[in-house]
Amino acid sequence: MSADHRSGCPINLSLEVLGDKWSLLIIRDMMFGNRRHFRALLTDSEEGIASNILADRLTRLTDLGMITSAPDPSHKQRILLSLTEPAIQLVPVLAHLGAWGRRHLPVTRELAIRAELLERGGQPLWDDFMDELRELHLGIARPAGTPSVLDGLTEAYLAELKADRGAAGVT
Amino acid sequence: MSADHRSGCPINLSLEVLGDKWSLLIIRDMMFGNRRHFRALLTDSEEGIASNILADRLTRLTDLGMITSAPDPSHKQRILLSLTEPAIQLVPVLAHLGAWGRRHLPVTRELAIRAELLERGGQPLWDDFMDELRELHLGIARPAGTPSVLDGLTEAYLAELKADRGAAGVT
DNA sequence: CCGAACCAGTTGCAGTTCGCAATCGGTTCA
DNA sequence: TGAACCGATTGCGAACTGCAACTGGTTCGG
Repeated sequence: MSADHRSGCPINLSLEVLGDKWSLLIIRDMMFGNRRHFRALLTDSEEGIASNILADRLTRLTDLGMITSAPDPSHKQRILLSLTEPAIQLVPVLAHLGAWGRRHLPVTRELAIRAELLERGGQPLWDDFMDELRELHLGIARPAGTPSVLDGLTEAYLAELKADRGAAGVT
Repeated sequence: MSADHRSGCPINLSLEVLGDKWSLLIIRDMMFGNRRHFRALLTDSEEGIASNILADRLTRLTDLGMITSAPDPSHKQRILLSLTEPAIQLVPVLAHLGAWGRRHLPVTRELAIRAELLERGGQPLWDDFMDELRELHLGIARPAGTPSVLDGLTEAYLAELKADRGAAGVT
């Protein structure tokens, strides 16, 4: 045993870990944006997280066992962040949450395409994606021949971005 | 258009609605505990929400279109709270979130049984449950003959409670 | 018909967290 | 060698949180 929880309800405990405005966004960016260190999360953040809050959440998520950090061999001062297995298993939660938001909230088209593909792919796609994340973050090789889900999502996003800029007229 | 959002990402927008420690717990209690007015949510809350925070979240969730309130015909001063269709469609999200918490966090056995049943039942059970919620909260009759998912979950919870007390010895 | 319990909140207050901007000391790159 | 980059830290005002007491009205039991 460890901490003082408000209750032993699974949903409550999940919210104690993830129930704030930033933690899931950080995990989302590590998952779908493949951002693996502090600066990448800070400056490429769509929502503009502050550096102190990012630092706080990273240590918090590390303490909770959702991410791990290790020195990056290529850059001496860079720290490589990785998702742990529990965090990788959030893929279905994020997929459903994205699907729900896409259906009921004023999403931007180019930012919604990934949620749409993820919803359409369903559990089989999520499984492939989790295998890919295990390879990227845990070093566990995935079955040969499976195409990259991350590449597919990213390509669709970029295509949507281009189409959108084309339709609207670039500045 | 309406408000100033941090970004148009579906996950971000969902978190702007649900990304705090209490909103989803209130929806959970309305869904699975069938609590339909202020006092019920306040005093039967497993986690002990404060009255001012409950009041704040209820108006907030109402403004966001997640719940509606109406005078209760039986009790003149009582206000009946109902989930809206978007809130009802959170069932899969809550099911996955509960399943994840059950797998990775120190849940209590009697509070985990509902998450377990919900996970085992999968999408078909969630569909039945959403139909039942539409009947309870929106007044839309569900297909005849379908058994109550809510009753099933509640019975399993109570049975687990009893078994637990039996095993541990009642005080 | 009267008092107790119940109803949905509100108020005041202290402590914590949030978001922002500036900054830090060290590292890498040109 | 100097500029850019690295993961943070600090200071500050504003916003949010949690707690306890309280309000004005309603219902229920005897």
